[in-house]
Amino acid sequence: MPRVSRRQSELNRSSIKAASARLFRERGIRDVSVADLMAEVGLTHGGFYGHFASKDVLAAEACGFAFEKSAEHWNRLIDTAEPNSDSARTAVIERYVSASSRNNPGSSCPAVALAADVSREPTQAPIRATYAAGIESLLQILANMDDGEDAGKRDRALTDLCMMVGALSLARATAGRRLSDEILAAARKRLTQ
Amino acid sequence: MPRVSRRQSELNRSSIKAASARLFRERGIRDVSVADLMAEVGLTHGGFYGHFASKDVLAAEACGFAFEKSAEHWNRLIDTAEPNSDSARTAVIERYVSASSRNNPGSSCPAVALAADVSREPTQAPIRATYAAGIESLLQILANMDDGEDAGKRDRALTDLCMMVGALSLARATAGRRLSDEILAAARKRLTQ
DNA sequence: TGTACATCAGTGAACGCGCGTTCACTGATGTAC
DNA sequence: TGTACATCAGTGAACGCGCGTTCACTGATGTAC
Repeated sequence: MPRVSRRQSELNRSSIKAASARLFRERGIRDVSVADLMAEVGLTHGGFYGHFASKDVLAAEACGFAFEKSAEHWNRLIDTAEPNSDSARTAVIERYVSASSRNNPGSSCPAVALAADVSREPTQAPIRATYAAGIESLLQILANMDDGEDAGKRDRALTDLCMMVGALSLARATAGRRLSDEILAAARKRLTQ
Repeated sequence: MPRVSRRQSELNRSSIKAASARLFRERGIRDVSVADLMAEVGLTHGGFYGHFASKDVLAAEACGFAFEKSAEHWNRLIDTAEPNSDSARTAVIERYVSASSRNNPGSSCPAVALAADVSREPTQAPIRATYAAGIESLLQILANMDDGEDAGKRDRALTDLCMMVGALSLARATAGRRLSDEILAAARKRLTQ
């Protein structure tokens, strides 16, 4: 039943983006076809190009969307935490470096889930700029939760994020083994000690 | 010119494995075809199945091979370093968390380059066991370089590896920007301070 | 408010292409005498 | 050491399949009167 309303068409575009943000994180960009994506939102593949110029263009938009949602999620945790920076930081880290995050890549941090895909894109690919901007937004949030002196805030945010990303990345690749939980526990302890 | 000598055939098998260990790290397993691999060593695609039962089987072997080479590389750095654990550890970290490692995924740590590919394999896939064993071998080397008390060695090895892997992973995804170098510098400083 | 018609969101067949894997074949290697 | 032949490493066409993208078409939506 072609020709839906303009409003519905906008909703469809949003649904495609949201579905791709989830599926790309779960399976990797290359392993999700345009047909898969469209089927996910109840449409057929041909209509895709009415919404996006190409799969690459969608990938960049989906990456940005995933980082936005991640930042919103962090900010929600921070708002809910006890009103001091340290417990907010702990809340974010314990949520990030967890079995739940490991087991649900589709709704967790794109910095981890898309790192390899983005690394293999050419330097000028739009998704690279979106990814880097997303990393900066997370670093900003981390730096804002830091009670230490200004001089070291940037470096602490950088190294915290490295530890968080490394832990989640390794925990996923070793999932199903004791080692995976060990990695998460050690990183969590080190980050919040 | 078919039917090469038995010795040559063994050399060909080794070459295929070595080429795939490099190409899989550079481009990802799915983005290197069997034909690509065989062409890389000067053969045609049909002969592949005389050496390996499937591409998946090769991927697992190549993963193991890459971890072996990585561990050998670490041990060589350790042997060359000043005869104390701390400078050996610094040598390994400075080599690992470097622009050179970032720019040469094909010859650097498979823990980073293959993490996403392995994460997306089913739990029973052979490459998962190989990957986990490779991680353990690197953790062992890190723990052996630790001068602290035994109790914390395992945890320090785990968190060091998380930081190293996270830094290299993020540096690759942000390559070409100032942020990428900033990530490497901050992680290197934190790990060796 | 009701009618006539232009617009255009979505459909599904088709495009050229590359994939992993199989298989009949070739001819140099390896072996039995 | 020399000959006859069996073996089997590598070749390249072919398999069925799925990919990203295009495009003629459909029919409900949106609009002009």
